[in-house]
Amino acid sequence: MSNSTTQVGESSERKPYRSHRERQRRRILDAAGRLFEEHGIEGVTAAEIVNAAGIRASTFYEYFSNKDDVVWAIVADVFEEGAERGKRAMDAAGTALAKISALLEFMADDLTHRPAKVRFMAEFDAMYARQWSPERLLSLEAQVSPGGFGYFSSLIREGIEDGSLRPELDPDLTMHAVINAVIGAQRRLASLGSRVELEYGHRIDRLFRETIRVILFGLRAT
Amino acid sequence: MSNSTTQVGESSERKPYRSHRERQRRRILDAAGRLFEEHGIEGVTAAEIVNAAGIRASTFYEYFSNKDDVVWAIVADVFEEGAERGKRAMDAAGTALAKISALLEFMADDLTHRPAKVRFMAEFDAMYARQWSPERLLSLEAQVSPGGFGYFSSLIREGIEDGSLRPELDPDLTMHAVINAVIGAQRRLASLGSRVELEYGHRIDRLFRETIRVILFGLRAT
DNA sequence: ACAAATTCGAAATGATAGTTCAAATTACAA
DNA sequence: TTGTAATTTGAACTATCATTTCGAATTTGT
Repeated sequence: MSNSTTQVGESSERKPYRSHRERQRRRILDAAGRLFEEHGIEGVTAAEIVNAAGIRASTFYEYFSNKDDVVWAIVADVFEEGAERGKRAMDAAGTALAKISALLEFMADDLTHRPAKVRFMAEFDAMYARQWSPERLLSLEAQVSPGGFGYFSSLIREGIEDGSLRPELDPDLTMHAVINAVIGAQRRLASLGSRVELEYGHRIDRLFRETIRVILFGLRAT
Repeated sequence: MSNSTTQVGESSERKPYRSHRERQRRRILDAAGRLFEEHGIEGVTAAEIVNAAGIRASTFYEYFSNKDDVVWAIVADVFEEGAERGKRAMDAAGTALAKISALLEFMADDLTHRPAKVRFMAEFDAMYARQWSPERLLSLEAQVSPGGFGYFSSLIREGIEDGSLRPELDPDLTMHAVINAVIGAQRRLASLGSRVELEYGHRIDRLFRETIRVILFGLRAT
């Protein structure tokens, strides 16, 4: 509630300037998204967003109540799009192990091809974590995956049954532990970027893929 | 260079108010550290640090050139202390696998007993990542572990030789991938805290220990 | 108790975020 | 094409915060 995300459904509502407003809104989000990716969330002022969007401050505040509001809206978009693409990647795979593998591979691709987006999410996690109300988190999550994370646990269960995964795994616990670790690794690599390459001596995607390899080894039945 | 960290060595320098200055410095760092842990780095103003330290703003700027300077100094302390304790934990263990296991266990303990510190480091990583010059990173790292991270790779090599680790592992790559993943997982759990517990349905230390378990499975020889 | 170092007080500067509202402009339906 | 409702603008305004300045007062080590 009190959210600023677009109302879907109700296509028959005919608020007069609806489509115009949505275009403007997107204009602002796109401009802000580009700036955030380049300079980091903290490195961008409201005035810069306003300029980049080609509007005046007073207009900006017609659409968003502040900078954070913009950040949240972008996060919702990124979430939604990520969930969608992730799901598609998993659908292509057959067995449970293959699905899990495909999901992790999808995350590796994201790190390779859209590091700035991943870095943005990392910054968001760290900075906004303490402002997340549980409701806000749940509403975001629900919006993204109606089944929740339960789907992932069932994957492990499935994998144990078909003999591709270690039988002693605790489906719920393991899947969540793995997802958290993989997201954590991915975002850390994205935010530290070249610093971590310097420190560790390997390209970040190489490091990430090795992480995946070790984890899959840890899940796979012997 | 241009660093604000304490000059060590040269114990014969007899700057008159040296010990007093160090006490004051520590006073400020302690006050700031407590505030950062409670409210997050962004949630603390310079004025609040000044008040908590019981001094005036003008005095504060005698010791630090700005808030970031304070943050960096605290990070250096946390690094140093963490490295020290981590080393001690590993020394107690015998085999390579046991050492690695002890290191990961040490990180789990940190997450359990000092989540606020870990959260602080997570926030730092995300916010200051793009301001890290490679020199600054290397100097911090050198200060912390003179051997660098090379020590960790040699651990894997050792484990392969004594047959406790998978022989096909690439020592350098694997160790760095694992360290990154574990730090990433630990910090993400610390920064999301109760949010992730709500989402995943498990306590964060439980999730973290499961992560470790899977990773160790992935490293261990069959 | 003296000189040097440190702290204080208090005011000033300069960014930045956010707000407000009357006037001008624009979009759309009839 | 036009009337009107919605939107945008301009410009001024408030508030918060970081940081600086410097002479006076205080504290420290010897």
